[in-house]
Amino acid sequence: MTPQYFQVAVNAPLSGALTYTATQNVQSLLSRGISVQVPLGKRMVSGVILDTTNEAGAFELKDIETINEELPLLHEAYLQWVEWMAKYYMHPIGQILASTFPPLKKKGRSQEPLNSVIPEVIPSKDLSLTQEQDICLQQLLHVEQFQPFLLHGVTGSGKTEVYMQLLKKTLARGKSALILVPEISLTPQLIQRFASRFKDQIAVIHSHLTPREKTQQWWSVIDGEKKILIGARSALFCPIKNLGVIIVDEEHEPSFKQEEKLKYHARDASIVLAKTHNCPIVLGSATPSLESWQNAKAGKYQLLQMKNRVNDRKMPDVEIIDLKSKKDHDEMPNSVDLPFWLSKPLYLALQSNLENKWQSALFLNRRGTAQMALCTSCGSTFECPNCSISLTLHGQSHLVCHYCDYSEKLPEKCHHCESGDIEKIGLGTELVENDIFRLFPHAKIARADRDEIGGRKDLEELIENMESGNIDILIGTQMIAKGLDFPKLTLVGLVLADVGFNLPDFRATERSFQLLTQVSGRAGRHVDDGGKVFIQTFNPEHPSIVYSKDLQYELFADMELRERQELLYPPFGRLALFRLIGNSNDSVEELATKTALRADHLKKSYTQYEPVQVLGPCPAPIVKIRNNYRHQLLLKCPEPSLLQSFCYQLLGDTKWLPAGTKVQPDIDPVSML
DNA sequence: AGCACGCCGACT
DNA sequence: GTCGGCGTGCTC
Repeated sequence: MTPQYFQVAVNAPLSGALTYTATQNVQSLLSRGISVQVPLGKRMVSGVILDTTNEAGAFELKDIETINEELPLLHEAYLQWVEWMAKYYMHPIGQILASTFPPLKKKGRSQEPLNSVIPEVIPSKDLSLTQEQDICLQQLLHVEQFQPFLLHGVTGSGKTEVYMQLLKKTLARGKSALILVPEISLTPQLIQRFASRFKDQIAVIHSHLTPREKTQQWWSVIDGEKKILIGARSALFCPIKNLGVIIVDEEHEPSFKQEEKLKYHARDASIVLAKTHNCPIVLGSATPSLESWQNAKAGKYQLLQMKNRVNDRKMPDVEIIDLKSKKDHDEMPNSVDLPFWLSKPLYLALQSNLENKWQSALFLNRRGTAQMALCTSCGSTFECPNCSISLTLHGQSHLVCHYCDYSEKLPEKCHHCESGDIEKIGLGTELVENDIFRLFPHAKIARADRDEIGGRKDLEELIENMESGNIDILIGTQMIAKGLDFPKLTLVGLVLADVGFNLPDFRATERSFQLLTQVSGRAGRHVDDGGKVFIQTFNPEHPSIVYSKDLQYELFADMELRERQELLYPPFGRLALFRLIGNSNDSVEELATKTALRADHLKKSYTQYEPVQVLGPCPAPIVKIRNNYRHQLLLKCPEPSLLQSFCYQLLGDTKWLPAGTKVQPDIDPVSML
């Protein structure tokens, strides 16, 4: 007997699927994975059939209207992944499925090549591998089933070449491949590199494509015309068939976490996609996330390491400059007046690099414009007594914890040394540029930050100017700290490493270490001596500085892991953040009270929830955004499945929500703001 | 998300 | 008296 009822995931914010019937003539054509149009209320919406059953609900059922003939049948591995995504991230499944399809109708015959997406290139051949590269590649080549690998390779160790030779083998096996990179590194440089090896086999998907381009690229993958898809995190939603390998480059990048709507982590989602496709997955980084490092240590991921740069090039020489003692020995000749942020050694290095016609770059963390407070004589910053994370300066003198709502007044004198003056530091790239212009009036200077680089075009122009030697000194934010590779860049200065230290985030130290390492990695990639890096700081003893000097990732990671374990932060504890949103201060406070009560009730009623820690609720760091009032509740628990069931019970059927409020779950939050 | 229903202010 | 503001609630 043919099934009579169909579970359809419709494009609406509904947690589950809805039941529909179908007329006799279409019934036989329907199965799991088919796209359909169905009536919902007074309109037609698209949906995907998830299941066929013989059981009717208590509803008066409607007929499925039509089959979306144009759209492909979604395959089982992809559907299982979408089902996991919806459940794990607590997001309506119909909306996830709706986002997999391209924005426009498929074009007919006239498929003129889109030069803007895939550039014209000169073909290139495999490079010969170093022994380290070859060992890693061989390990990767003999696995065809699901197996995560963590490829830990220092900057300049040639991870991309390993990826490319792995891809070649994957294509030879008749399989497809997915490569995810952070949006920021998806430059024409990178696409060219892959395209020169695999020319017409590459498709690219990222959020800056036009609807027309995205539709064209999507279909080129679905039709099997292209076997390699390179993209930002959104490329995961292209239901690519026959996956033979997934590569996630720069896996530690926080930008893999989507912060709106479906709040997924592309790296974690990729692992599950590899699992449903039963294929290997490679996570690559010079500074792996502690989550991945711990998984490798625990044997869940296989660890592959490359500790040397290619062509016997040295790692850069890193020099730490203590800005606290800078005044003591900075006697400058010729009445050169150095700005407060520039030390003598860095100034002299910039000068000589300029004379020798090499390029230099100065980095400043974007958040450098934000105010921070530190003691100028001992360098200490301010920590929350409850949470062991830094306090944030609000206004002129109010120190606040973004996790537990603890607050204190900014003291006049430093607690530690009782002598130092507390200084509030605000420093931006613009100020740096002005000072450099004054000190080196004949140098060609360029600035790269959010104000100067608006889109893809600006970045491409900047890259060209660096490559052609039109820039002597580049001043920028993290924007240029990642992935870029300039042959003549031999000197890198990190103006103020401290900026990242006191962010209100348990990952602040990890982020700083990663930034320092990535920034250092820009220097001297094409010269034998490895180039020179200066890190200026008020905290030369800070672990992220100490370990980054000798690029000792493992020592840093193990030290930081011990800290995390003590406080049960990830990867040892899992986090879930509930954002509580209301249209007035009263309504959100009522919501916060009710949520707290429900959490309390759950813990009291079910003893198995004893390991779930409930932190807050408290007002969010930014209490009001676009007239929405925000509070938040943080849950912490060592056992992921326990945390998940707690989350579902806490949210319940949402009928308990006060008028004008809503709750947005953020599983494995990366930013608490 | 849409789309309707519903209950209060300024208009022909 | 109604036109329409958008707050609230439901969609198989």
